Amino acid sequence: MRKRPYVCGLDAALDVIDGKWKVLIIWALNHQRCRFGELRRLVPGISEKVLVQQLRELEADGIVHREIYDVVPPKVEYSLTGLGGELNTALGPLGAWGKRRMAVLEEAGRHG
Amino acid sequence: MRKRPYVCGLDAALDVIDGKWKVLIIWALNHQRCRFGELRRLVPGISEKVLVQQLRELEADGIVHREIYDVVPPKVEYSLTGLGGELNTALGPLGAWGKRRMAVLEEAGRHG
DNA sequence: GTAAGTACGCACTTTTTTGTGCGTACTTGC
DNA sequence: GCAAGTACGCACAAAAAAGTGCGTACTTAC
Repeated sequence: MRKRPYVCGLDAALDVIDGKWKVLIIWALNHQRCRFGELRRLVPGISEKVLVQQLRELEADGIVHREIYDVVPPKVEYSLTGLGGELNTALGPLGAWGKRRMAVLEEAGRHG
Repeated sequence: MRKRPYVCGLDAALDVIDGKWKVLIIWALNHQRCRFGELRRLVPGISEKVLVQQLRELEADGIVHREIYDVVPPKVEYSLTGLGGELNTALGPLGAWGKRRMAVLEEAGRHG
């Protein structure tokens, strides 16, 4: 979407992940579909502007589904698509690697 | 190193990956240990400043090993550490996911 | 009637990241 | 003697990303 053509699959994957908060958003949506306001509370520290922005990008990339209910006050629900779920799964090993690294860092921190 | 504390393992992993060229560097080093100049040629488009910078960060994070030979002209060789190799492996599923996405995009491009 | 919540949009600033162009001290090849 | 290669360092510029503050049109709660 932003930097095509990609040189490899990893490149293509990292492009949709790119953004300070995207993995947190994906992670939150993997647990539950939710509304804009809920999501903002689930991702503490994010600004509304950036949340909208990153949701739009994730939607354009087919990771997130946006459902609008024509009611007042407005209601919109976000959820992961199938592709989004697969992405989340593909991130698993990376998360496990990072967890081991965190443990190592913590050990080093205790002795340093 | 840069944004600790991490909220989860994925956060910790993405932090060491963070940088426009880091995965390309890791990928190149996974195939062969190489010198600075070689690496620059293997990663076309990167500036020398940024290559040095990202190598230093990867070294500080324990992903890359830097070996200096005290000869003239200077010779330095970069290679992946064990941790770096594991990281590369952990990136596998993500790369596979991205590859599928690329195929889908290409299909869509042909019809759009 | 006033504040708060709904899901954003828009203009602007700040921060972060990346790129550009130059210099080093030395050797080899022409 | 002059260019090119070695592996960088440094000052600065450009670009990209994120954050800030304010406004919308409407409703419910107090």
